[in-house]
Amino acid sequence: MAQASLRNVAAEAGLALGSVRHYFENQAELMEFAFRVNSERIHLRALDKLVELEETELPTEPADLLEKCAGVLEELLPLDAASSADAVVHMEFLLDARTNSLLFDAAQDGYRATGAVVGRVVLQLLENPLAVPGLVPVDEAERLMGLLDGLSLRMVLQPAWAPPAQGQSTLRRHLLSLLVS
Amino acid sequence: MAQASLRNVAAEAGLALGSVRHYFENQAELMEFAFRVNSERIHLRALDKLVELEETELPTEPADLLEKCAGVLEELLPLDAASSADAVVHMEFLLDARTNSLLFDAAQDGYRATGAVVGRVVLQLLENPLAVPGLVPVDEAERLMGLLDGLSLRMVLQPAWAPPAQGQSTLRRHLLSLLVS
DNA sequence: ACTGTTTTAGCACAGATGTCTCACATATAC
DNA sequence: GTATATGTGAGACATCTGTGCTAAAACAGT
Repeated sequence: MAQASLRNVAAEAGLALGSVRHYFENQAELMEFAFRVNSERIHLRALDKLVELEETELPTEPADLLEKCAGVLEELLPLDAASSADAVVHMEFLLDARTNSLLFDAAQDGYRATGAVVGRVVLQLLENPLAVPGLVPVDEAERLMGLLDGLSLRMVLQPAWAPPAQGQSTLRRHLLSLLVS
Repeated sequence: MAQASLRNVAAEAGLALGSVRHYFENQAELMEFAFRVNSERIHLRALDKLVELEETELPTEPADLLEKCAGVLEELLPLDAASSADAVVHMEFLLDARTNSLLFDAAQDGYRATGAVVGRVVLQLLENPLAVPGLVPVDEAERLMGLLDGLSLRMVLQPAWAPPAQGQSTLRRHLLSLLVS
């Protein structure tokens, strides 16, 4: 991200510096735009799978229900090269958003988006008769979001220690712990 | 971190540019040093509490055991202003370490350090007769590390949505799920 | 008191970056 | 066909960055 100067962006796009500046008044505007595009791409992947899940009848078999939910949440993990690249960029933007008010608003939208996805999956899961009784949806959503964020972070920062398969199985094991065996 | 230029560092320290350069050959060296100091400070907080836990007899009461373990792991969360600042810096360094070989080695040491702390707490917990039978220590350590990383990230990036108290209670709720009620 | 080392300070250079301004080309509309 | 947006390109400027080099100052041991 430190290399994402106006000149480098222009060169990478095969444009002149002035051309890029024609579309984006500031570098800040360019950055905010890139942030939003990146965030959207990440969340749309999960959202697409989520509507699939909510449209169809939920399976009664625990293993199938779990697989269905894991399939949605998995989309939030950096499993392949493309989503991994998106995840790295997303992290850098989120850190910048802490001190950049333009990015800050974009980050808030992103938080709401993932919160909605995870929250809806948790509801689907906990409203099911197979769920462990007594679990509080809000609390479990918070725990699950924490786990997902952490797994993403680990998979991005230390892919050697946290390969995709391990992330997937950890996610599934966690979801399994929310269901009665 | 983008503001951590040699000149800014020197000014903040009340020194001249040449003085800083006398102690650090490169800026890379300065950065690596700062990274290691910061990492160490984070891990030492948890390690100190861990040796306390391992020295004393473990409580037989579930609530006390949980509190003891949570007390250690809590140290890895950004609960106060000081640890929060450390956590932000740590995150920025970790992202840089992805593409900076000097920082990369330092990051590996850090991963090992937290892995050891979390792993030892998980062992203390799962070897206890109060633990849910059938849990695999390595898997639970991985899940717990993911959760801790994610909670830290959320608490740092969106303190308004993830206040310290919520992080603490989420952590305790997770540990509670590893014990038989 | 002298000497050699450590520490501090300052200057200068090349490179990169954001931003500004102006000139040129190319569509678009009347 | 001409006038008007719209897009493209290039040069210049001030600023900040890391780094190399030099000299003054502070200090230590003898």
